[in-house]
Amino acid sequence: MARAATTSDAFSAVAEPRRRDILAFLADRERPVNEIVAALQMEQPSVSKHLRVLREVSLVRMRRDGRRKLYRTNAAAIRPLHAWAGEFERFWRHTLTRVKERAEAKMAEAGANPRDTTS
Amino acid sequence: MARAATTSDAFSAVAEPRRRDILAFLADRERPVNEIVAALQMEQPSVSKHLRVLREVSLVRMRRDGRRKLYRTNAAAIRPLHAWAGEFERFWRHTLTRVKERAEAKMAEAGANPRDTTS
DNA sequence: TTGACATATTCCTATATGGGAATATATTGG
DNA sequence: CCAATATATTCCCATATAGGAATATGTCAA
Repeated sequence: MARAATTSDAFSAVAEPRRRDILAFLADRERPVNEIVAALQMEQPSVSKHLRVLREVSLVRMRRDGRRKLYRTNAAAIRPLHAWAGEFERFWRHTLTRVKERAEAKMAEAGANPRDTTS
Repeated sequence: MARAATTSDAFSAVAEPRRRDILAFLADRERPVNEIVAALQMEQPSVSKHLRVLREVSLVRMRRDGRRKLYRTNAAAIRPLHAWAGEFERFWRHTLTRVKERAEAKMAEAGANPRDTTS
């Protein structure tokens, strides 16, 4: 089987950089399609296609306004993604703690290079 | 052009559900490949392939241990993802505030037309 | 209705998978 | 070196794009 459909969930939908750009652009206010096209310098059909994907996973909502369609983010849909990533927070702390300890150990050694070769 | 390579960044890498499963399994401690295979009931080659992708975007680190290879998460790499999603937090608050306000407004109106074409 | 404006959809194609099967590589013990 | 164990890689293939081009659909104004 091939890759999971981008329309399957928020994770797949935001994997596409252009869609993250669109979400960021819509973050502060709702916008008509043509503004997205102009702001992000994308082809209109391309924007419409991305918006469709975003809509299918509920990352954006749309309402008509005359001939235009105003899109806005549905931030709540990003929540699962944020929550998932957040579960790793306590491991970051562990990591940061270790990094800090290593840094201090180096400081103690004197004149250490800040490069961290941890692969 | 086709979809972005899954090896391009953390966003693409975690778009695959199986890889999220692996990350979650590795979250609390490092593990050899065969444990991942057993725990997640995946084919060994499949696990190795997913681990390769995760490694290429630095989401996991690996060290040899005799014949085995122990993998562990590099939670710091998940940070950009978490940070990105986190930028929407304040909009969630706005959204939640607006929802609350609308709800209260409706309460006040009492039995208003429930039609909300918002989609 | 007609024309203009705003979006959406369809068609086509190159590309990047992800899974299965088979095989290669690496490491340890005898 | 040989066998056994542990992982990684290669090959093949069905599939799902994402972008470009052309076209369809929808809405408003005169």
